[in-house]
Amino acid sequence: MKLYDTMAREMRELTAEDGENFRFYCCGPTVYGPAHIGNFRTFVLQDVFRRVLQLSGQSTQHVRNITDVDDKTIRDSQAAGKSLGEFTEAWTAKFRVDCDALNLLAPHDEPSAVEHIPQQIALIEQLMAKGHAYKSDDGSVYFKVTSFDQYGCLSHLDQRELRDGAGGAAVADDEYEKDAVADFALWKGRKQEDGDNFWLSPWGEGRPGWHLECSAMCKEYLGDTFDLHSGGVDLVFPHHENEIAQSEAASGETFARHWFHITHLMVDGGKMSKSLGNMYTLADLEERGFTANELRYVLISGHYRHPLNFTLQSMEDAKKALLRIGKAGGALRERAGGDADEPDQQIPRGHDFIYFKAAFESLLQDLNSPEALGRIFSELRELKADKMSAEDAQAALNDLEYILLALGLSLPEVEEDKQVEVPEDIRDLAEKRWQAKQAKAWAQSDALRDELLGKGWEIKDDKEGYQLCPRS
RNA sequence: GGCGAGGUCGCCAAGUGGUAAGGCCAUGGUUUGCAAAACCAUUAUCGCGGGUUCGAUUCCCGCCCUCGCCUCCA
Repeated sequence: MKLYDTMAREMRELTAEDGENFRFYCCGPTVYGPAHIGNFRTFVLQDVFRRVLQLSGQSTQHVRNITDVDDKTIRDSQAAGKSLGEFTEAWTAKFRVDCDALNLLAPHDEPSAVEHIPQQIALIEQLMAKGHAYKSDDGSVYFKVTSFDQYGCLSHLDQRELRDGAGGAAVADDEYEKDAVADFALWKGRKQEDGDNFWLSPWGEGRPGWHLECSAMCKEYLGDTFDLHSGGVDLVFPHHENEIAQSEAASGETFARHWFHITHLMVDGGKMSKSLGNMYTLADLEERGFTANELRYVLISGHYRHPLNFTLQSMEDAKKALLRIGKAGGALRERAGGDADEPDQQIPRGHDFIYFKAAFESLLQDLNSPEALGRIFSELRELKADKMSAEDAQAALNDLEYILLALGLSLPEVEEDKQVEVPEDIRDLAEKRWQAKQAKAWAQSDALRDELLGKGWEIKDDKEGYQLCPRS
């Protein structure tokens, strides 16, 4: 599988350092509220990445952390009148529910930051010992950026600019004392507003800095060097830059061998933000009658390195597109005769595609999910289910299920599977209309159909009978 | 100001040095008592101006516009 590497700025073939297991780390959510669809774009793409890697024959170890101690979690837990743990556990649970709905494979390890404070302290001690960190008067510990020559190698920012501090404005807000503006906190000395949220360290009471948790947990679960590190583009700087500095300065080894960054989701052509009221969560979309599967389709309908413009219209489009795949799959299933096996949601290690091979190849080439979708539709149209042998139809159906498994999409329920509650009076009207139709009393039949439509129910006839469904 | 992404059919969105996937919508057709559904078909010369080339949407230069990041936002 080939994937663009942010550090090298070019496409790279992915390899497992140990030749067996591809080990990778994804920066997880900060659990202080519900994750929004922008967060999920990143997690969904990482999930597709893992699925494709596994289907290509590679075994994986996927680590994704939970950030449950930082400024925001502390601030909001206090505002909610809850302990930090109580607060973050609730949001972590909610996050997992959303992940399940979105069909995200659970990471092999999902470490929490507060449960790895000792590891973080140990890392700081190493950095202190090597002269990469210093303690300030207020009990905080900072990383000395000038002590690490490669600082800035990931984000390719101009060295001088980094040392001077780019914006300038943010400097004034910093309440901690440090030598240089670019230096960042490894440990934050205890402050009044932190309340009960402090831990003991060799430098006094306080709490770990944000960047540090990932470095410490990467080391704990994946060692000094691992195969790939991933997150949203906004993490390139400073978060990932700082992780590299901390980890490599401490270990002297290459930190991550490959960097995979997912570009932001836009909403209605602009940044998603609370103030603009265009920040959607999965729950928001479900309230509007959309499913997580549809959201997943939308999130993979654009290439991960391009901004993707989310609109509610795109959710509508996704619903229709998915339905089409479902119907085409249904036709294959019918031709194959009888029910196919339930698709196994375990991702097998390796799969040979006969059908939909082109689509899978799009995924192997820099995770081109939109092209893969295009190729699925093209192939679906070329396959004439009614002209295939039952055997071929079965094989095509089988591979269709595998390519959807790679994308993590579920075949949508086709109409007849849906159990819709139909009120008595509607049922009666529909029955009367059917009788009229059978009697070829077209005028009466059509009038009844219009009446039903007026009451919000649509009738769809087929050869044997009719179906009632709520008007969409 | 620095770094980066992007401007492709009404909307969304791929791709390529040799005249542009796919989805939604629209239109026409087959089918249907009429619809619905399904199926088939049709719809773009790729922001603007130069350059390189036999040939550029794809490479180079300039310009315009949009968007993101620039110290704790996926």
